[in-house]
Amino acid sequence: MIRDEALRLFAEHGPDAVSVRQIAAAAGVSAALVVHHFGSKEALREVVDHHVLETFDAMLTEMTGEQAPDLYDPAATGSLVEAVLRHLPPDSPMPAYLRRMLLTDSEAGKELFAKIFAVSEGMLAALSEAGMAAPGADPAVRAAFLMANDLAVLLLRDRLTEVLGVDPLSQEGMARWAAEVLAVYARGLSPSLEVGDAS
Amino acid sequence: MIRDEALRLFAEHGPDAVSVRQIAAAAGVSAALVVHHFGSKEALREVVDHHVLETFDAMLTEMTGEQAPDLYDPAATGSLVEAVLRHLPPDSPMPAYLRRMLLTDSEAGKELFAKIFAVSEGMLAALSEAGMAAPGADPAVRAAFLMANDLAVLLLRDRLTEVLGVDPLSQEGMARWAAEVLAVYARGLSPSLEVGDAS
DNA sequence: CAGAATACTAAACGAGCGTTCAGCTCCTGT
DNA sequence: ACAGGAGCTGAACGCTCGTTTAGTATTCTG
Repeated sequence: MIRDEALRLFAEHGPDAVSVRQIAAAAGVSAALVVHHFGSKEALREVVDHHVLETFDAMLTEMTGEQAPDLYDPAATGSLVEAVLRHLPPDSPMPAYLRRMLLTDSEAGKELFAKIFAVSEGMLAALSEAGMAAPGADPAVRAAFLMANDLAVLLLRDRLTEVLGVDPLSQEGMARWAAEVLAVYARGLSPSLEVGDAS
Repeated sequence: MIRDEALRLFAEHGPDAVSVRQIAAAAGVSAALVVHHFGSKEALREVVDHHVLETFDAMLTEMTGEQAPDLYDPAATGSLVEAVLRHLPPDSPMPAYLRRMLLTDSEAGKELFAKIFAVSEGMLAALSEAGMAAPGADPAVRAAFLMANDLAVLLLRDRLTEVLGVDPLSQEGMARWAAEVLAVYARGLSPSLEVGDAS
């Protein structure tokens, strides 16, 4: 499928660094056919964007059950990134493509981010209602903070792999990362179990 | 200066999206001179990378005094991003360029990230020695987590501005953001001041 | 003041880009 | 059987890119 090869190449190199001829070669067709089918390279990019967004939406609705407040589970940390990755084959181009969408100033990226933010807000609200977390003085910012922390692992994956010596999105990496995140979310950075003065 | 115009344009649009002719026009010279001066566009990019890295290093060494453990200060949060931004004019292209360096797979970006990670590790160690934080079960990962949280605001700045309605790197945005971050770092997400069971 | 280096430019080159075009299969409906 | 359209292609077009070249001012040096 032309679209899937485009998705793969776009995810790996970025749309601007991939030529129509490369996509055509990867899909085993001519460059002219790619354009004939989608109208233009830009239109193909929009089709891929839309496809990724749809797939993500499907995963999200499928996960809203499983994603329910088991925040303090060792397996499911309330990390959306972790949950999404578990639903994808290890060689899927989706994470890299989603990463690009989040970092690029496109309409689709904006939509994706807003969606994730809504999930984050919903999770915090549910957690709060269950008495497992406080919404904080500024719930929107707290939800954004939790979301940003979660996404950071995806955005900085390669860099973190370099300095930690382990891919934070691998099995082992996620376990180590989640342990620290949960510890901080449970007790903060405090050295003791007692919370000292905070004024 | 040609280099400064290149820095500005690279930061705004990314090196690949900026042509030598654009840089030349912005600097008020011919395209040929740009190449003659730096050898090639790629070499110019390396000069800019090096310049940014040097500037960042200078800021870092200047800040290591001021950056000392005043983590729980309302002004200086232990946020490196915040501290760097305070040392820069509001229209500086540096933050955007640093953001690109962190997100791109270049040697300079790798170096930059390693440097920031070292600072983060150092800060956590200092905080720990001062009894203000625990190094956690996995100090490297904890330092990486704190760093990632900090950087996320820079990486997702535009997106967060969209959903929050306020630039998280503006005066007001930083205050709101820092308040929540400090609250979580101090007490975790717990709804009460008492830490419940955590097993 | 001569002469060489330096700063700089306009013009052109070759390559790669997205896209267009004319035409070639090859399946389908009548 | 055979028109007709869909699927598909190689070649070409116009454009922009980074870079090269040949040459002109300008400035430094003896």
